[in-house]
Amino acid sequence: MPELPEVEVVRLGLERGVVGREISSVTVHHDRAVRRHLAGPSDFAARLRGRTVTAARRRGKYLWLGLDSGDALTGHLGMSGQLLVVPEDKPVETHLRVRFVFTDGGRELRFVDQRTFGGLFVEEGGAELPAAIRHLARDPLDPLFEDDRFVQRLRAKRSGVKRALLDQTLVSGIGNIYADEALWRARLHGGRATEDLTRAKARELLGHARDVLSESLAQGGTSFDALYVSTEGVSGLFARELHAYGREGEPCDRCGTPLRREPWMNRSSYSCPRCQPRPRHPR
DNA sequence: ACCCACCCCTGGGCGC
DNA sequence: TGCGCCCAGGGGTGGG
Repeated sequence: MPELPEVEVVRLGLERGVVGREISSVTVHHDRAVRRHLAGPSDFAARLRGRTVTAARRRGKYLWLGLDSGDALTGHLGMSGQLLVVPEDKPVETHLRVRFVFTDGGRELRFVDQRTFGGLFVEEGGAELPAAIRHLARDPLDPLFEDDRFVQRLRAKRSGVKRALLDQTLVSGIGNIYADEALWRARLHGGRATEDLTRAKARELLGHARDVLSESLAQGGTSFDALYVSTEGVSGLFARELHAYGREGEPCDRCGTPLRREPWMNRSSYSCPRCQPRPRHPR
């Protein structure tokens, strides 16, 4: 569920909560949480012990902490991951996966993840940009994101518009919620063919995606339940400002037509039947 | 090079 | 009350 705004809220919390601090010990409670670290959990912990966190960075939905060793502690929250900065005497969470203690004796960092789709790993020399996420495009809130290149690559695809928005190598940070919201704002059905969009329409869609991401970030992100929270355990407020996602049967905020839900790639898409007519041959 | 199906996982909600 | 099914879904991987 965490998409760009939710991950950025977590990054800001890490910047305030752990940058500049030295890690004294790391305990892995669930091996699956250290998934892409080939050398295993004990090596993972050893590479972090004694290291000072120098930066908290993000690209799309990936986060990483730069370390004074030049390595990067990289992670993805998956569906249900949380990075919490909490007092060390706080009772342990049911789904605690990894625990980071600091030499200053202050609040500790906990990776909590119910569904275990998330994971952490240490990449040697990855502090600037981990190689494992170099294939990701920049996200629409990145000052170096190239709008023209996005428009060009989108229109060169032979795919559906929603598929394209979720393609993290084209534009990163957008998931199912914000894709549906951007499409609603652009009055486009997600099954529209990418190559049929005009340059102007593609540019407009990108603008809506950027708007919805930054508006959500300003509200602390979208939370439907306790599964997405900031490092302080606080839920975001943007769910009440969604126009499409999760609103099947409710009236469209533009035209009043009841919104529909369509099965799509083993999940759901929400849209307005009137503002976002289905194309003859959906992609 | 690109596209897509498959698989990983848990718990809340709901029907019977 | 309890069981079993469905749903939430991002991304890596491998096949076409």
